[in-house]
Amino acid sequence: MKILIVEDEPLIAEDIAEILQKNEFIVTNIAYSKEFALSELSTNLPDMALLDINLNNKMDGIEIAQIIQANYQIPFIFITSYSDKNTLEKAKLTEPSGYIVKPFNEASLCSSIEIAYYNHTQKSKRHFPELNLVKLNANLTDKISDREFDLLKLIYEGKTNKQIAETLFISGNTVKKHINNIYLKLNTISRATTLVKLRESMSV
Amino acid sequence: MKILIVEDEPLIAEDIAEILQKNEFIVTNIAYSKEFALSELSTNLPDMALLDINLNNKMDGIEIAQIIQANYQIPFIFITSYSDKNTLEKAKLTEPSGYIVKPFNEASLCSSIEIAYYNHTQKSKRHFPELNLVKLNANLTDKISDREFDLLKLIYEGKTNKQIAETLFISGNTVKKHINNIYLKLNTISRATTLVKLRESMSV
DNA sequence: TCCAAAATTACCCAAAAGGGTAAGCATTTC
DNA sequence: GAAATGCTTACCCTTTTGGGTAATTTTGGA
Repeated sequence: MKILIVEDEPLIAEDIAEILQKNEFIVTNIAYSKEFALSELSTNLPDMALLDINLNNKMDGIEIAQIIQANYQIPFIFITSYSDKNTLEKAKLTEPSGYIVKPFNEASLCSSIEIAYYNHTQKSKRHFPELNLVKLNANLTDKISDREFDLLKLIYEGKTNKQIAETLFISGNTVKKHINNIYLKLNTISRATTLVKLRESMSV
Repeated sequence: MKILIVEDEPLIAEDIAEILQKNEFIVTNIAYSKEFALSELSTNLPDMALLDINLNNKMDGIEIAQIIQANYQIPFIFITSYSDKNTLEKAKLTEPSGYIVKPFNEASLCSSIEIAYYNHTQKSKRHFPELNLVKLNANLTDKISDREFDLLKLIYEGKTNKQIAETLFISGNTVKKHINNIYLKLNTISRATTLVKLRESMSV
């Protein structure tokens, strides 16, 4: 796993790098500033980033986190001591994959990285707009026939009636009929309310 | 915050309890066995549980985690040393709110608990159909104005144009205009595709 | 104060979605 | 074999939604 370290204190950075390399992680680079971190991200994207929250006494780490969150799909961990509440609050909002609290030891560092990476891959799985029967409430799926579920999956992906008809090789009228039945069974009145219901059923 | 400690080594348990009490946490009890932990959970539910993965050389901690996950809505943290991969793998499956890696210090223990508790409350919020700006990709929200976001939230809840108009005290024409602009900015073509995009943006 | 952006409204038109009824087949079940 | 269920299609009509243009008002800064 390729890791980028963003840390302004050379001693700590070197320390982390050494530990990581000993444990079969690859350290792509050590960035001592926000600017260098960003250029490194854009030219040589790692699998994960370790970010010191307080870079050169500014909250640059959080800014980097926001940029990663918006533009790259890699997990990041904050390196932090027991910071003040405000900073911690802002850090939390970036939804980091984990935290490493200073002082840390070899075991906790490696564990944290592995766990964070695992969590991130789990989260990424949610990306795919694949409706999973298992995830739905039983009383929702019980009512719905197999065919209707085919339709429901396509609705879930945002398809129009026309697209659904083409996908399933059935007439537009049939699509409408099925969708009508789905609404009756789920007690919804539209695609939108159906999508809301699915979202809620799945996030239990 | 009321915390239950499940740890079979009295020294460690006492150590943790002491630290917690010094930091304004309330330790409801210390459970040295699975059985006692379960009875404590059912009679005196805490706000959070700290679970040693290896209880009396068995993986009882994981079992407790599974039971908490299935029956109680409280967050739990694993207390662990660098365990073997199999155990760690199983522990991850219970989706704990965090890990505390031994040896830990006061700061890391308290940080971990606070962060884990925060994460858990965030997760719970996903139940409710509330759209959170912070959770959206920056490049999505940057484009959207405050007012448009008001509309987006209502779309997110499955409201019709009419309902939105009544909620925001604006004309149906205005609603349509705003929604049109939202589609342009998000590069979507309908409520359904917008809901899909929101879903995907939020699960990053 | 003045400009620019955002918010509001209206209007027109077209496409999409939704509700209800009816009916022909294929299957499974009793 | 009859009944029930599910899948398919068609047709009707209504409502909702979406796209585009234009114009006015509000609002927030510069």
